[in-house]
Amino acid sequence: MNFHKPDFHPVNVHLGGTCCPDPHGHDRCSSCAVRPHSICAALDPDELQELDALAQPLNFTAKHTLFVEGEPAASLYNVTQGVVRLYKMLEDGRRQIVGFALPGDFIGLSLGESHTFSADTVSNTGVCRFSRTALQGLVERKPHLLRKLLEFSSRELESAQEQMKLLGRRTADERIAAFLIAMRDRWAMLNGQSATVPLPMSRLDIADFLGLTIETVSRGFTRLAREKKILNVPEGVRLMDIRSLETLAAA
Amino acid sequence: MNFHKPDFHPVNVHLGGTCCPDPHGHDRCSSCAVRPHSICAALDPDELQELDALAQPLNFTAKHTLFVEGEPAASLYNVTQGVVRLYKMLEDGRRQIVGFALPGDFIGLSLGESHTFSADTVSNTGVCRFSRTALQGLVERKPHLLRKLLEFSSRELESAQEQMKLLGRRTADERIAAFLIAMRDRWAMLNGQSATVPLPMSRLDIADFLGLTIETVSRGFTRLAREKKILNVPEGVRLMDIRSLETLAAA
DNA sequence: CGATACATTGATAAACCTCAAGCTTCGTGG
DNA sequence: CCACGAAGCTTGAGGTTTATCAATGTATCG
Repeated sequence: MNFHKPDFHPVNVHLGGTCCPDPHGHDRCSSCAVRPHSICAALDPDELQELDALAQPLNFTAKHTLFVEGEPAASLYNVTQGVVRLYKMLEDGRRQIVGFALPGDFIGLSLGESHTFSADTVSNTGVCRFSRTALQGLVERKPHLLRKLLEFSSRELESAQEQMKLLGRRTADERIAAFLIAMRDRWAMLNGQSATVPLPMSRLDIADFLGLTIETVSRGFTRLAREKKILNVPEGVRLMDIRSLETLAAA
Repeated sequence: MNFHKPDFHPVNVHLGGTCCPDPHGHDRCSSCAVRPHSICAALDPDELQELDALAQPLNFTAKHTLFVEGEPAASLYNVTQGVVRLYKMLEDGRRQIVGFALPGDFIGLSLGESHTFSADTVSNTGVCRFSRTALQGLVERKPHLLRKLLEFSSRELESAQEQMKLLGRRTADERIAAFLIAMRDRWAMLNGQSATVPLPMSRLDIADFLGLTIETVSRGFTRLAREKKILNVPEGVRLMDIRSLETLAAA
């Protein structure tokens, strides 16, 4: 029924990873590389320094669990580097990845009491950790931050609904094409336009994001490569026939 | 490829429906039946009167299009009665329903420039219409409303992610059971606990919500009825074996 | 009472999943 | 430096679920 060994889907264990506090001073936020893409872009300089005091920069190796669905949401995270997968499990081990958090993405902006999904790192990852209550305090004092949070939350909602369309109504090939195009666009926002799309996540991750099996994803990549629409490169994929990929992915 | 005649999925036409302004005075909001369940529960009496001035109560018959994906979002809606389906279309006519809005639900809380999905009434429906700009003005003056909007948006996001899990990883029978349980819970919030679940939407609507075909949904209902887990009643379904339905639907 | 929309049922086909084997890649240690 | 093993990826054969096509049934409304 489509799950590949429960122990591939860590739920309560911290698989790996270490966390080492960043050595820098009180001005880290203002020099943060992902600030323009993150929620922090909404802050003016003095607010940024307030946030700086709350931010705890951390680094994790791959496969480190940040938090698990159902846990009290003590901390929220802003990804500064690497990729984090966000997922929900069914009781029998089936997994649905609900999103990949890239640099600049904020995890847990609902400010809810407990986490509604699990999160762990896909690759080596840098994050800024915030205490939920401290952040709530800041938001209390600066209600205009809520405008920005709502904006981000709405964008997330819109992309979740896009994904519902993909999962409910698209074929396997369409899903893969749509995934590649979407990843290209997201990396383009961060690194600038490029036909080479980094794919740090495994085929299994992609499968669990697209509602497919690893074999179907693999066959899809193979077919796209055979048709010269993509080219497999070390850490990702190069989009060769963007036109036809976009047609496949088309809304 | 799973679509049932494009003309069953109106995109740009207003299929039916009329809108007749409500005759009442300036105090409609405070006596609104769905206020406790809606965004308006966050308002104190004077704010409520301010909102009252902005609210335009309307009634529509079934199959009336409120707005279409991509249109500028001139108006937002609070459902007071009936059911509205929210959906996205693929170019070739495939449709994915991303949600059903029930009384108390607010449609379009993202405050974005244009609609990211289409909306039309499933049954006779009452709504409160708000001008987006007017509402933005109110929110500007009362930033604490943003807290409530964010709360609602986060809840929507969580349920969208739940639906992603359903669409990506559940079998047809599990989807149907989960749908019935979820609808029971939503009606329970409004009308109180009951094993009889109103289903004003068609089988096709349910299919397009669950990522299935109408035939698969129909067979699912028939099987559940044969196994005495549900009983088909005029405008909906009666849940007979809630235990086993919940097991089927289980996370 | 007929027409129309909606729902059910059946037969068949296709897409995708499952199971199983082989292949790559990469890191480790002899 | 090469051999080995582990993890991840690909490929193949066959099975299951769900979609598709088609026909029939049922309710509603003029």
